[in-house]
Amino acid sequence: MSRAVLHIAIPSPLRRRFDYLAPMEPVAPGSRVQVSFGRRPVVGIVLGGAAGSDVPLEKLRPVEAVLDTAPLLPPELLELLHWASTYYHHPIGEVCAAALPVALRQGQPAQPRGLRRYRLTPAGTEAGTEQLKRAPRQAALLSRLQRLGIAAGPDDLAELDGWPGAMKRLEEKGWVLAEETLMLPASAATDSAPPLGAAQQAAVDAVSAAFGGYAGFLLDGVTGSGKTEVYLRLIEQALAAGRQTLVLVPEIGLTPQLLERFRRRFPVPIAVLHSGLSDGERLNAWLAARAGLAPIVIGTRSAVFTPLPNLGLIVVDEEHDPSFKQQDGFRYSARDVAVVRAQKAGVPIVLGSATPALESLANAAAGRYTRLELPERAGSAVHPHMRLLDIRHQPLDGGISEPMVRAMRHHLGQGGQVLLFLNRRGYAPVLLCHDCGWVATCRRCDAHLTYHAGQKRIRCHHCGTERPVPQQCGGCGSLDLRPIGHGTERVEEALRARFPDIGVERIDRDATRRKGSLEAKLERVHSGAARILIGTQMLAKGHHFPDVTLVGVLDADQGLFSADFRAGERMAQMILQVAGRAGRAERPGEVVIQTHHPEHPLLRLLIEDGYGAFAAAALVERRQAELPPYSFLALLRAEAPATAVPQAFLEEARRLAESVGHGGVMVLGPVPAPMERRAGRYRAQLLLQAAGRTALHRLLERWLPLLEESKTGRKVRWSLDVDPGEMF
DNA sequence: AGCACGCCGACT
DNA sequence: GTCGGCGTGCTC
Repeated sequence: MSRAVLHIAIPSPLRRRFDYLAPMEPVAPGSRVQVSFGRRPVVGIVLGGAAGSDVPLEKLRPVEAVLDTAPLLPPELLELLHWASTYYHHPIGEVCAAALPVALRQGQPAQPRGLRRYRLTPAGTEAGTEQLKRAPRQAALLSRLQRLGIAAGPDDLAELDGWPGAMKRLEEKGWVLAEETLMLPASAATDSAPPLGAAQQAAVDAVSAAFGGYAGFLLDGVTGSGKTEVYLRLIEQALAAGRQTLVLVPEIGLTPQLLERFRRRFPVPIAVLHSGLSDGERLNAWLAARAGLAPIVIGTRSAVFTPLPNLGLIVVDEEHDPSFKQQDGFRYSARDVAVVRAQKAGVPIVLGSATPALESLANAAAGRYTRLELPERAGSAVHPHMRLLDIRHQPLDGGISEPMVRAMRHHLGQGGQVLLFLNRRGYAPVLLCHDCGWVATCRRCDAHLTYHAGQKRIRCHHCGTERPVPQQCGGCGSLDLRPIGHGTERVEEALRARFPDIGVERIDRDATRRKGSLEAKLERVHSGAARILIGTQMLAKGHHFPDVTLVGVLDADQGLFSADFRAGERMAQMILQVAGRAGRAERPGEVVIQTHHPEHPLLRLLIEDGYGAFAAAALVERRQAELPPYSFLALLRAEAPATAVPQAFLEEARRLAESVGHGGVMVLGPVPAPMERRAGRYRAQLLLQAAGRTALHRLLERWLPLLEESKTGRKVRWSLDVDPGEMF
């Protein structure tokens, strides 16, 4: 059969594929082609071929160049992308683009770029840092190279200030050899596998027995229960079978510590894919994965679309983490796509978490996943003791109550460290005029400006606008402007005043903006130079503080009464995640949670009976409210510079939904988004709620083409979010 | 989304 | 007289 026409995915928001005249030579699906689209050149992906087209032949334009001799995307990945495009009702062209590294999206050749790597010479391996007393950068670099034990690339050294200069010096000393290489480095593995506990062994056995076919597992274990060791054992087995493992981690979860643990364990190339890479680094890692040269591929959200010819196992760590859901453009859930990928590839998938998503717990309860529990902390331990602290009527100094201060003094007195958690950056969330009540607000958002004392600026945390702190009230000219409420900066100030003899470190996005400052802060905590930590959710991920014996949650109330039905679940996960940062086996920690609602039933359940009891009760509430996982949602969002336009579009969308017939699907709204104005745009949304997935998707299928034709639709920016994560 | 076409206001 | 404002339409 002749293939006169090629179906091509074009990177554009149009929910269609486009047909082009095929060149003489055969082109396999998954190859990139250069074509003209409208008046501009674009790179498209060949989806397939046909003898003819629905479009009149005279309208077809030719493929101008074939960019790949072998298909870039293998058939099984194309099928996954097609599934994702259908499920999320997102244009196939944008879905395909999301699967490619930028370099390939731009049409560059699918060939690795030489990367400079640095290897220690025998002299360099022997050299000691004492010879470099007056060259701290060289010393730091040398010890880093010695610790890594592999040819190091720029991504391994990024956090060392001024490393290129220091490297030049080390090369001149004959301690380092630079080399161009196309291969990912393999480390010399030095760690051996520690013995497994009974529960770990059972988990490993259960998954191993499923190798070679699809099976879903929910690995549920508290922090420190040894989930990572279970992953490592399973990866070891996949390696032995010559199969690749895909490991997905949350955005902040991909820490150098985690990577080093993998590298110390496995003497194989590891392809790392995360947002911090340069285009060239990403290209190389992606190509190595695709060529089967990287037996382990570890990455964040978009790594779920990496081609893996020998895939044998998928691991999703911290599967409940919201960062697996993309929040703009192609709004997919990498965890959910990973499950579908495992099904299609016929391999087991392990979803790990100390605080599983309610969806995953429901899936396990329904028998879709096998639940594996790691009940205790590895090496015998007691859970940290948690209690609620009623702060009604309590004076607060810098957001900290007297009983909290007493608890801190007690733990500090025993030689412990203290970690305080407050999910609010800045000095104070509101700047208020004491004389007339005026508050500093953002001109582009319905939001207060947060006062940042350090930089002497006020900032909008929603659009990034900032300006100097006003000296006078914008309403009455009074000079009596007062910060209201508490952010981490203000808590830090209060702590320094209260505990003048004890080192305090603040860890949040503001305090760690400079490269290397996070590492420096962590070092001061680990060395004991600082014994009180105050921080935002940055603290909750990845890092462990063995000497912390008291964790204080300063404000548990934010999550209790949010417009978002997932806020409570998030708060519970956050509290446990922070709690898990503390203590070690022989020194269990204490967790003290300040709240104005000590009687709140879900909060009490969490504290007294643990996450399992909390989740069970939260699931009952979800069922009663007919919310996920007991219903299926899709959210149509619209925004425009004027408030009436999105509303009008969504009203029309609602009428269209009614006209196509929405049997079994409730259409709720339109309503303004919880923060209607953001970055100068007015936002509104229409919610679809269905008891079954099929009814929802049947409606979406017939509804979206109508929305695309809508005239008002072109005056707004609209997008559809299937299985929305956050409701705003 | 881009990108062009097209038809009305204040500028050298 | 023109530069440019963004409404409207189209992309195989």
